[in-house]
Amino acid sequence: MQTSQRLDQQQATENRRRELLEAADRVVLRDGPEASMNAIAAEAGITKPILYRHFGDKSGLYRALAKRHTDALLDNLRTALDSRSARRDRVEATLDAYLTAIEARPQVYRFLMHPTEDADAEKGFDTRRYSAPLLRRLGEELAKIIAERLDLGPNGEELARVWGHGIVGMMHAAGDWWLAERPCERGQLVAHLADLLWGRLAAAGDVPGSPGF
Amino acid sequence: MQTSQRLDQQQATENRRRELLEAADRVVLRDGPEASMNAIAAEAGITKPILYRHFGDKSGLYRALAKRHTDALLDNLRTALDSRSARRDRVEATLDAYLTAIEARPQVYRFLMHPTEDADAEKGFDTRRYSAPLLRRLGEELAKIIAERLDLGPNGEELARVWGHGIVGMMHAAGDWWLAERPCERGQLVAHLADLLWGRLAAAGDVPGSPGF
DNA sequence: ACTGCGTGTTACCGTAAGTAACAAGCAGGT
DNA sequence: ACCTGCTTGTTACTTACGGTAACACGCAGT
Repeated sequence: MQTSQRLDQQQATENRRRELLEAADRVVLRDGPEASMNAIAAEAGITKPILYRHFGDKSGLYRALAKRHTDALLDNLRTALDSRSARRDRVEATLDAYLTAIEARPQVYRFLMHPTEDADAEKGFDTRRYSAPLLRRLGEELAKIIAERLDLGPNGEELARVWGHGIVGMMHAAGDWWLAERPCERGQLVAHLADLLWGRLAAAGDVPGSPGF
Repeated sequence: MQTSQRLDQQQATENRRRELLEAADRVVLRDGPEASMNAIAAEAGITKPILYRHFGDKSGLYRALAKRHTDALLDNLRTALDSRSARRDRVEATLDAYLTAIEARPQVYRFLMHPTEDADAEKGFDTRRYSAPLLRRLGEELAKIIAERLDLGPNGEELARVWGHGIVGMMHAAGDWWLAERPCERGQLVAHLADLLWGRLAAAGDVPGSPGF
C-alpha cells in the first residue's frame, strides 16, 4: 500500500535532512558562517546539488540551521525565566543563561547573530529581511512572556513588545561586547545589566560640576 | 618648490577620495550594502582598480563610508544629550534623535548596522572583528559620557561601559524592530523605552494567577 | 630628455552560488 | 519481463564578484 510507503519516504527524507544539517553544523562550527556550500556538501559526503534540492538555497540551509539552535537556546531561556523565585533573580538567571550559552559556543552565536544576508532584495529594500532572525524571535518571545505575566495597564501589549525587543537588544549588544573584550566576570555583567533594568540609571546622582545626565 | 606641491597633491587625492565616497554613498543608498565594487566604480565613472588603490579593499571602502555617517549621527546624538533639561528629557531626546535618523534614511542605517563581514578571519575567529562597528562605537561613546557625568560609586567605570553598550543595544534592537513593523508612533516608542530604563519593569505588578515575572 | 607619480585602462585569476543534464537504483503496475 | 516514476547522486557549466597584474597616459620637477 502506498500511504505508509509515503510516510516511510517522508521520514526517510527528513532523516536525511537531519543528517545534512548535522554535517552543516560541524562545518559552520569549524569554519564559521562563511563556510561554502561545497565544504558543507563535502563534509556530508555528497555534492552541492543535493543540498540545493533539500534547502533551496544557502539562506534556506542557514535558516534551518539557525532554527535548531534558536529552539535550543529558547528552551534554556524559558526554563531560566520559569524558575520559582523573585523577579530580579529570574531576570538575572535568564541573562546568565544567555551569556553562558554564547560564551560556551561563540561560533554558533556568531552564526546566529551575524548571518549572511539573504540579499534577494526582491523589491527595493525590505528592512525586515535584513535583521538577525534570532534577535527578532527572542524579542517576540520575551514580549509574549512579559505581556502575559505583567500587569502593565492599558497599552500593555505594545509596551511589552517594545520592552521585549529592547531587553533582548540590550542583552545582545552587551554580550557581544563582553565576549570580545572580557572586561569582567559574567556575574558582574549580569548584575550590572539587572541594575540598569532596575532603574539605577534614573536614580544615580550627577557628578558635581558636570553638565548633567 | 615641492612642499606646497606635496600639499596640493595630498589635497587633490583627498578630494578625489571624497568624490569616490560620495559616489559609493549614492550606490549604497540605491542598491543597499550588497552593492558591488563594479557598480560603485561605474557610478564614479571609473573602474575597479582605482577604488582598490584608494581604499585597499572593500571593507576599507565600507569602513570609510561608515565613518562619515557614524560621525554625523554621533554629532546629532551628542547635541541631544547635551540639551539643558532634566535627565529623562535628555534621554528621550537622544532616543528620538536616533530613531529619527534611522527613520529618515533606513538604507544608510541598514548599511551601518549590518555590514558585510571582513572575513579575513586571520586566526581562528576573532569575535571582535565580527560586530557592527557603529554599535560598538556608539556604546563606547555613551559609556564615556555616562562615566563622566554620573556618580556611580566604585566600579563606576565598568558599570558605565556595560550600560553604554546595553542601552545602545536596546535602542538598536527596538529601533530595528520598530522600523520593520511600525507598531506605534515614534514618540510612543521613545516613551516606552525611557520607561524601561526608568525601572518600570521592576515596579510593575504581576498578573494575578500567572507564574510571576 | 628622463624620472617619478598619480590616474586610468583591459584582461585576467580564484572562488563561490546556483543550475542544467544526465545516470543509477528501486518501488509498483501492466 | 518491461516500462514508469521518483529519489539520489553525479559532472560540468554559467554567472558574478572580489581582487590583482600589467600596461598606458599625463604632467609636475630636475
